[in-house]
This record gives sequence, structure tokens and C-alpha cells, in this order.
Amino acid sequence: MIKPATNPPKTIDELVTRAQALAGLTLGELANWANIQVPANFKREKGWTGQLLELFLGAQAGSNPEQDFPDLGVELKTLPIDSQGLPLETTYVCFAHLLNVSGVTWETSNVRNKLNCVLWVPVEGSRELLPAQRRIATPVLWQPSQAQLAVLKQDWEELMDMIVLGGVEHITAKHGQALQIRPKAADGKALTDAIGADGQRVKTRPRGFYLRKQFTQQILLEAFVD
DNA sequence: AGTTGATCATTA
DNA sequence: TAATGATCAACT
Repeated sequence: MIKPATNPPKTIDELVTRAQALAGLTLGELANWANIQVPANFKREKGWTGQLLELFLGAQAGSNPEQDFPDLGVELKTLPIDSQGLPLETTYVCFAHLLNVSGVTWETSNVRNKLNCVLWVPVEGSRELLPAQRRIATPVLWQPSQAQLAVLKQDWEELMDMIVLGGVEHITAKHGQALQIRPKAADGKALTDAIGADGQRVKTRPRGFYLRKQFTQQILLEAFVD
């Protein structure tokens, strides 16, 4: 019987092996073995699936602003898919810092670091399916290609330029081919500091970087071709 | 308030 | 119906 991991994987192979062992299982089965209740829906516990997978794969507990497996340099991401295996949602990457970002380059950025190596775990996510019935699919260990990196870098630089130049308020989710910036907060009241249009400090809603569905879909399809 | 895990739900 | 903008929970 499969049980929650009590120790982090020592190698990437071990991590991938663990993830592959979960393929085909439902979230209900996993929750059962972990003695966890499955929510009826994700209206409230939106991050439930991700945290369940962290438990079974041995990721570090807690919400540190780091990779899930710092020793391996691997980030874990669940990806909701439809019946055809295509992504249902965009993928949150990381928080977008809006202040003191003038010295940060793409190469040293949080986005680049997070996406250096990602273990994608697709999970059925159609809303008609009860969470307990949703099955885990075959995991994909991904490293961005040169072409993908180029697109991400271009998007990131465009968005960061706008932030540095005081254009935060003009950024919408329509910017960026692969990478977009959207609000990321508990509610509309949360405020953080940013650079205003005239270089002054202003309050604005916190933002996060997200990967478009088309981009993650490409990752899954390329892995399938392998 | 910031950052992790994300999905929800209204709009276009 | 897809995408944008909004929101939920846990933990620090």
C-alpha cells in the first residue's frame, strides 16, 4: 500500500518514481491513505490537491518562498486537466515583486529559478468530477527548451520594465505570450507598495506571475511525443 | 502583509 | 465558453 512520504526524495529519479507510482490513482484514494478528508469542492480549499501531492512526494512542509525540493532543484506543480488531457487553468508561478526590482535580471529572477526544472503532475480537474474521483495522470519532468526560455524571458522583461517604469496599473493579464501577471491576493483590499506613474510610491494590489494554458499544454504535448 | 498551494466566478 | 480579474486557506 502506498503511504505518504516521511522523507524527501534523495534523487530526481526517486522523486519521479514516487510520482509515477501515483499515476492512475484518485485523490480520494490518496486522501484515504493519508487519513485526510476530501473537500466536496474546491471553492474554499483551492490548494488542497497541491498540498496532498506534496505530502505523498515528500516535499518540505510549509510555504517557503523556495522550490519544493531545494536539494534537487525541482519545483512541484499540479496541473488541472480536462478529459482530453489539456490544461483547464493557468499555472501560478510566483509572486511578482513590485519594489526594489531594478537590479534583478531574468537570469537571477524568481521566475527563472522556479521554472528551471518542474515536475508537472496533471490531475483531472473537470468540475463535473467530484474531487475524490479525480485521477492523477502520468507526471512530466520538464526543463524549458531554449525556445521556451526565450519566450519567457521576453515576457518577463516586458512586464518587469512596466513595473520598474511605474506602469504596474497598466499591466493586465493580456500582456505576455506565455507569462502573464494577474492579481494575487486574499481579496481586493490587500495592498502593497509599488512604483507609481511619476516614480513615487503608490499602493496597489499584489500581483503574481502565471503561465498561460497554451504554454503548459505545449509542455504536456511535447512530453507525450517523447 | 507576504508567500505558498491554486480554483472560482463574472465578464467579455 | 474562455480568459481575466477576484478570491480562499494555511503558515510565517
